[in-house]
Amino acid sequence: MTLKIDHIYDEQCRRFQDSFELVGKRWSPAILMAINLGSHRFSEILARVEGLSDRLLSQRLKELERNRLIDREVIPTTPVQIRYTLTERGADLMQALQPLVGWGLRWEPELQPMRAVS
Amino acid sequence: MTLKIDHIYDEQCRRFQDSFELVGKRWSPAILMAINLGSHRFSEILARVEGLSDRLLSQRLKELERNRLIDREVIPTTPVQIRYTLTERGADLMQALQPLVGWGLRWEPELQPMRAVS
DNA sequence: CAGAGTCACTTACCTATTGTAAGTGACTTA
DNA sequence: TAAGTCACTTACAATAGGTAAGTGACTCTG
Repeated sequence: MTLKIDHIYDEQCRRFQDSFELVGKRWSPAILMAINLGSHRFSEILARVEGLSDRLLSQRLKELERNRLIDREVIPTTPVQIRYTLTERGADLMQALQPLVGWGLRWEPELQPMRAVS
Repeated sequence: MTLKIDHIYDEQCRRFQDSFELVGKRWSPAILMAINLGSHRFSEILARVEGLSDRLLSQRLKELERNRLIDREVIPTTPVQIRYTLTERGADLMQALQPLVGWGLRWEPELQPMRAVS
């Protein structure tokens, strides 16, 4: 019995970890949020996400596309435009992450940077 | 007008990024989940989170404590026990992340590892 | 019509974070 | 006496991230 419960818990823990790692790499959630908020082009996303470099944006977009969270559409204008949009799966993820925005606002005063501390 | 809307969106994007980075470092969410599911001691957490090393657990616990997501209580038995529990803030975070568990289950078939791919 | 600029990226290089393995000190059990 | 547990540290190699410069196909400015 305890074994079974443990197994379920372990399973939940593992799946949660998987989900989080899929989308939790640095910059990925911010990029998805930027697209969700209407930035669909490379340079628009780059401008909206503070601190993000073009190298990492390029890398993250590839990963997100590979994981079917975003779609990449080439529009043959000159210069060529690339339009990134959320897949159904990606949009559903953004819905699932909305409560985190609320949490951030509720506990805002306690926010202190995690990185860049000795 | 457009400027104001953009500003709000940028703000939301930034705050979201901050929240996510606070808790989104590798292993942090899984550790919090493990504590939430009843693993309160160092070795229990280590056993439940698959792939986590003791070095990183130690480091993450310090960071999480510093950010007031968990409390650390020393119980002077022999050998000494250390009991980690979620703070109110940490517990609220786990609530906010529940929808992500649902998302993981809904889209489970599409899960493929993000790391360890060329 | 030469030079500068835009767009969506790459490549090169260096630093920071992570993974792996081994060690620590105060104890208990065989 | 030897081996084991607990909650960690330390040392070092591997991987990820940051910074800067380059690319090719265009357009726009003077």
